[in-house]
Amino acid sequence: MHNKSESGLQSFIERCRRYGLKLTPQRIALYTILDGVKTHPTAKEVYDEIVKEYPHISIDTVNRTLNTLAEYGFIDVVEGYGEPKRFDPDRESHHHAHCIICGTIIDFQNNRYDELEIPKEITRKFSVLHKRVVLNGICGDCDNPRKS
Amino acid sequence: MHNKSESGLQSFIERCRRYGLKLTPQRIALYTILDGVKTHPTAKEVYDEIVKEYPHISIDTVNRTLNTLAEYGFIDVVEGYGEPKRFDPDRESHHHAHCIICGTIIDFQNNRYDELEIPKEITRKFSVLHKRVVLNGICGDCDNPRKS
DNA sequence: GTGATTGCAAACCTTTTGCACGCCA
DNA sequence: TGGCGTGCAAAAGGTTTGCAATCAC
Repeated sequence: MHNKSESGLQSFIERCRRYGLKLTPQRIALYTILDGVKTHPTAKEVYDEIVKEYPHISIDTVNRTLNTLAEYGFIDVVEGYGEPKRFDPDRESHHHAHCIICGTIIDFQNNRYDELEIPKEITRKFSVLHKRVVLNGICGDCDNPRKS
Repeated sequence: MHNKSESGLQSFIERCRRYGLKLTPQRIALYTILDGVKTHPTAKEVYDEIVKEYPHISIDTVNRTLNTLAEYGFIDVVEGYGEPKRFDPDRESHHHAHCIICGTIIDFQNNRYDELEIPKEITRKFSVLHKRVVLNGICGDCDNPRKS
């Protein structure tokens, strides 16, 4: 599908130009880290990755940039249950299964879910921008009695 | 459906006994406030309500009790996007529409959503306890240009 | 009686904000 | 050059934790 390549970076650069966002090294670095990521990292996790290559960056910039990227639709903020905010660089339609024990989020695709109709009672009073099925339960690892 | 009555309180008391949870006045007060609530209050909002009738209670107790009630399945923690934790006393199956501007959550019922099948690829590695369709978009109030 | 629960205070953690400097366009 | 973006520090906000006193069972 999407490969971690210049094509991605190119379109990122173009979109930044279009939106009037300046192309700072920090933003490029952040984009590079996030491109292709299929997990749902917190700001801290992104920061820990990015300092390896860019030791001067601050956690504040990571926070601010993640918020900016989310605001402009480059990434999503994922639904959570009180733990630190998680971001999702994968903007293709997918659904989530949350483990209530360890907090892991499993992504999955499902055409039937994608095609769900929105009830008229909702469309009458609400403009839907995004739709997702969210499952909660216990993942294989946590279900396994071997692992405490 | 459910009415704010002794029957609710009775079953609350019975369940507490069954679980070995002590019936403190704070817990009763919290239960009474939450019974029948159809919104998704934060701990602070619950606290603000409860101090009116129970001026001595502390926000810590409200937080702890809400967590306990959630842990034992009396209430749910609802999905959010970084703002303070929200609780949902309504445990009947329903779905959520989140306004990305004001944060309001609109509840709605939908049989088709309730009956969604879980893909086998998920059930193989994940025990589903709860299922919800989450919509994100803009609510009527925020869509209205009159209101800023 | 005794163990769970409460209230208070402090700690903790994450996220936001103010501000001066520096860099991109 | 002008203004946005960054880094630092501080503030803010929410939630958790430790502990002694209290209360439910």
